[in-house]
Amino acid sequence: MRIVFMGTPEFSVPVLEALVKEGHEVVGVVTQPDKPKGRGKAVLMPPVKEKALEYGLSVYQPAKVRDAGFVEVLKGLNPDIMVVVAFGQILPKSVLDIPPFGCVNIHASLLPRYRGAAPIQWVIIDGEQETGITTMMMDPGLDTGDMLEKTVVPIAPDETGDSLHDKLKEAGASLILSTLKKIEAGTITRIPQTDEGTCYARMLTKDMGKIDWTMEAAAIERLVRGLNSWPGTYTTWKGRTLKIWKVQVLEEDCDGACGEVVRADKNSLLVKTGKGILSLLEVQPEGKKRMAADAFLRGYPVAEHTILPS
RNA sequence: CGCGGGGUGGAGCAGUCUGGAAGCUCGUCGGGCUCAUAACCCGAAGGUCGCAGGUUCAAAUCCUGUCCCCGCAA
Repeated sequence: MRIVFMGTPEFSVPVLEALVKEGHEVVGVVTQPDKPKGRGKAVLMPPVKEKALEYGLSVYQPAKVRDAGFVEVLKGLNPDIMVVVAFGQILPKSVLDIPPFGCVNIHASLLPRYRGAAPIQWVIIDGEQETGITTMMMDPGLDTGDMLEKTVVPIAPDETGDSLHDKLKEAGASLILSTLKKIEAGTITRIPQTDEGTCYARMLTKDMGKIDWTMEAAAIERLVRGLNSWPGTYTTWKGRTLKIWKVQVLEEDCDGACGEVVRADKNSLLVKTGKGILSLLEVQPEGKKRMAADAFLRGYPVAEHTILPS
C-alpha cells in the first residue's frame, strides 16, 4: 500500500522507522515547518524530517494542511492510506477523505480515556495504574474515531513523562505494524468509542509546573513526575526560579504552613504541603545544573521556616 | 546577532565591582572521643581559579579572543 506518513516530534520517529523497515511504501512524509528553536534561535527541523531525509523520503512541510493547494498535492501522491501520529495539525475532512483506506491515527492512551494533546503526562499526574496505545480510524472529531487495536502499558511507581513517552513510542511503532497488516488483510474490526468514560488531556503549559504547596504531597509528587522533563515543575526561592526534579512523599506529617521548609540540614530538605511532607531530592537553581538536595544546601543555605510561595 | 546566569581542590558555593598570601559548608584519608554513630574533637592530602593572549612590579580579580554548561523565551 502507498502510505503517506504524518508526524512531527520524537514520538513519531519510531513509527516512521517501523514502516520503512517493514518494507512499506512510504510515498510522502508530512511534518511541521522548520522553526527557530533552542538557545540561539537556530532554525531546526522536526525530528521526523531528519529521519525522513535520512531515508531519502519526500518531505512536505505545509503551514496548513487544509490549504486547498496542499490538499491537491496530497491527492497527487495517490496514497492508499495515511498514518498519522503526533502531527500537530487538525486534519479536515477534505484530507481525511483522500486515501481509500482512510487515515489511521496512533494515540498514546487507552481510548476513549485521555483524548487530546498530552495523554502521556496526564495519566501520571492523575495517578492512573496503566495506559497504552490505541490505533484508530480518524474522523473529524478530536480523537473520536473508531478504535482498531490497543496495547496496554503499566505505569511504574517512579514513571516520568519522559520514561513513559519512550515506552509508548515503541509500543506505538509495534502496534501500527499489526494494525496495518490486519487492514490489508481485511480482518480489522472497528470498535466505536463510547461517549461514557471519556476525558481530555489538555495541552501542557509552562505555568502548570508552578508548584502549589497547598496541594497534597502525593499529588505534587505525581505532577513532578508527569511534567518531567517538559515543561518541568518549579517553585520560587529568593525571587528566583528553582526547578524541582525529584521529590519523595514522606509518611509522617507535621505542623506548619503550606510551603514551609520544615527541615533543611545536610541530609534533607523537607517542605510542608497541604497534606503531608515532601522531601525535595533533586533541584536546579536558575542557570545551574540540576543537583541533589544536599549539594544544593551546601552552596545555598536555606533557612528553616522559609515559606516557599505557591 | 532573542534575554540572562555560570565555569575556583571530589561536590555545592564565596571571593571578581574597590588587582597584592586559595576561603566556606561538605566529602576523602589519618588520629582521638564513644557501647556506638551519618554526632563531636584534632590533623592531613588535594586547586594550571575553563582555555589562549594582553595590561601590570603583581591578575581568580582589569582588557581581548575562544570553548563548554545552564535558566528564560521560542
